[in-house]
Amino acid sequence: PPPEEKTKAEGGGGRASTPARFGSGTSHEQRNHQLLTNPLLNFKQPKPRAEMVFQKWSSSSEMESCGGGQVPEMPRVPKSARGKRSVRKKEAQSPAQMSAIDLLATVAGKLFDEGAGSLGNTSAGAPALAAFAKDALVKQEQCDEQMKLFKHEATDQDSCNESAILPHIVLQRVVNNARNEDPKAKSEVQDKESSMISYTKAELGCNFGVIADRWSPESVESGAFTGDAVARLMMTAPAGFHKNAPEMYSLLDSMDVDVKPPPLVSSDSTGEMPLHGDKIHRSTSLPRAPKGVGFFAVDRDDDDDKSSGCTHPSTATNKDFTSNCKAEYNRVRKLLTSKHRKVAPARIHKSDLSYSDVERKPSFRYKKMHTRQRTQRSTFKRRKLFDRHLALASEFGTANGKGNTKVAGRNSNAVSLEANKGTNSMPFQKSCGSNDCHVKLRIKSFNVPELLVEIPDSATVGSLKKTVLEAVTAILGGGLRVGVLHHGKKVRDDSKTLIQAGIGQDDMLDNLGFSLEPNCTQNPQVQAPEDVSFLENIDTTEPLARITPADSSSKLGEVDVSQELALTPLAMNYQGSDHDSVHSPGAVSSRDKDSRALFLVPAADPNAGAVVPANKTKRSPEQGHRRIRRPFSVAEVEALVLAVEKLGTGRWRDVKLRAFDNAKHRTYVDLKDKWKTLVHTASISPQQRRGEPVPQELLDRVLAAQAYWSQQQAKLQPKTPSLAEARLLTQ
DNA sequence: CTTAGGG
DNA sequence: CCCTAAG
Repeated sequence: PPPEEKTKAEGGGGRASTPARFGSGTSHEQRNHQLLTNPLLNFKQPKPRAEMVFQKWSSSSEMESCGGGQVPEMPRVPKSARGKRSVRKKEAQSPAQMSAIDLLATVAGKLFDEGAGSLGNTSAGAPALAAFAKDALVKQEQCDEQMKLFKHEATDQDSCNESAILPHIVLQRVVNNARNEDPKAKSEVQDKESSMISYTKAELGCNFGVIADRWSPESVESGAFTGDAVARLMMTAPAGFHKNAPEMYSLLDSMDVDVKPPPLVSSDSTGEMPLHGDKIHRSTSLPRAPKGVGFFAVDRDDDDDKSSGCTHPSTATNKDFTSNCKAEYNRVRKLLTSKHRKVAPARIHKSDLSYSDVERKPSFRYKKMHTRQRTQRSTFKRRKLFDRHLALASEFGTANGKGNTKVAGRNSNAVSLEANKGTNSMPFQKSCGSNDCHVKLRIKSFNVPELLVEIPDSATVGSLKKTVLEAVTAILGGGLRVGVLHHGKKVRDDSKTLIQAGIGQDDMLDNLGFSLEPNCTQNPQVQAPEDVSFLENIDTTEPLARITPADSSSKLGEVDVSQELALTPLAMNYQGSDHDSVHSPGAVSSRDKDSRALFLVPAADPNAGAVVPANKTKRSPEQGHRRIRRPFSVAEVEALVLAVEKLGTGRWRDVKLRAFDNAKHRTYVDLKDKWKTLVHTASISPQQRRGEPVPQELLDRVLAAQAYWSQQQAKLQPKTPSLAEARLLTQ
């Protein structure tokens, strides 16, 4: 458990580069000394001393053996990684988040449907779309069903043809799903969809490479998720594939078709939720990261969607579909094209031209951030946006009482990937223009890793929504990553080309899959005990496990019903099984550099706001919506206290990294603020305190730490010697 | 981007 | 939590 060292190093030369940290002897030493002498550490913490020593030791050893020297530290990214890590996060997370949103939308939609709809329990396997759409997701079975669906989806070749990439847009109709099943249907669909398809082709063009590039093995492996578990999932998927293809569609369609589209989902089509946009801002790729290069900001322009959308009427049921499909296409296109951009920024795809202006600005912004390598900013911003969206979403809702419904949604994480082969219904298309062969892929939807929601029947729909939102948000907070599975195996080598990986071959569709993985950066098992403040995982585990929206809901005035939401991020499930990823050298390293390739960000595009008249939403999409309130849990407080005891009160970023690295929704500013409130709380009478009571013990520690570090700070600060200080004081 | 504080 | 000035 080398926390200190690490942090210190980070603080010191960390920013610059790895080497620097070792070099900076002075501050380093000082730090250690400080630590050693830190009473708080010594007294309150059992091992502080040892730890510190160890740290020192480790640092030296580290120099000697850069490799596995300090096993304990391994879990954490090397100090040097700071920059790296940030980069990684930016890259990786973004995509993840995007999916997360989508997922959220999807899940929410499902939940809503369920909630609003009948609790019907149509068989999971029911092929009928309509049927599925309505009942599909009710009850605990939901999880299982989803799993099934996803599995199928993942493996479904046929379905792939038409798939949409994002969940929210799940709406896309499956054009070819029928292909194998019903010739008529197929043809019919095709006709309807043909225009769309063509559009797709044109727009998407051939750029699969980009995606592949970003979705590297690392992402798969690095995540807690990665691992065999995923692979297994994927593998299993194929089995039912053909048979169940319809299910997928039904699922998808349900959203579209549903008269009352789930708010979240509908938002897409309606434009209430600007999450997905027609416009995607693509930032230029990172300087050197082939993998995580793509950042996307998506602006959704409802107007655009409507007007531009897919030309063909599609089915009567689909208004949404049209708009959605467009959005999807655009998105895809963007993603795909991003590669080009990366290679040759100057070059702009025909399709991209329209967006060029919009896109570019954002790009710069992101670029800058990337350069910085600090993860937080972008994350936060994104998060903010997401939250906002979520919040909006949560607003819909009518009161509904149902029996105590327990909804468990789970998805295997597997994402179906679809490729289009030209107009044919071929899922996979490989178009070799001149030099490059491009593969067109379409991801129908991403499912939410796992979502467990428990809510009293007395709760209102609004509360349900809120709950779901919270749950999803929690997941989002952890971040998501995308993994690529080929033939049921995780593709770990990001550097491999699609061709090398065998992706893009004829079999591709069958065997290509994407998975969403909770972004559990830190693997507890690997982490050093010290460093493993539970908080690191807290976000993914604990919070998810139990979220009590009461607070937020009450604030919003939605419902005060006691709601409990239980989320179990896949991470938890997979962490255990996914050892290999963790242990494998590649995996370890990958963790830092893991690429989360795709990442869509609801762009904070001014235009978006104006252009995107949230149809239904009363409120105009103001840019910055207040983030949802997430009261600190006792566990979080404890982690915070622990971290502050060690790091002091002036290094919030380090505190963040140390104890809340996995809690994407906790910024260092949040932590600082929380500390502030904690100090205040500790100084007031228990009767005056509100919210979840914080153990007095913790509060005491807060005061102690505060006092200690204040003093420490005072010591260091005084440029003006004690004399001056004294003078000031006296005066 | 981080810190530090006020709101 | 938000917003911002400073660094």
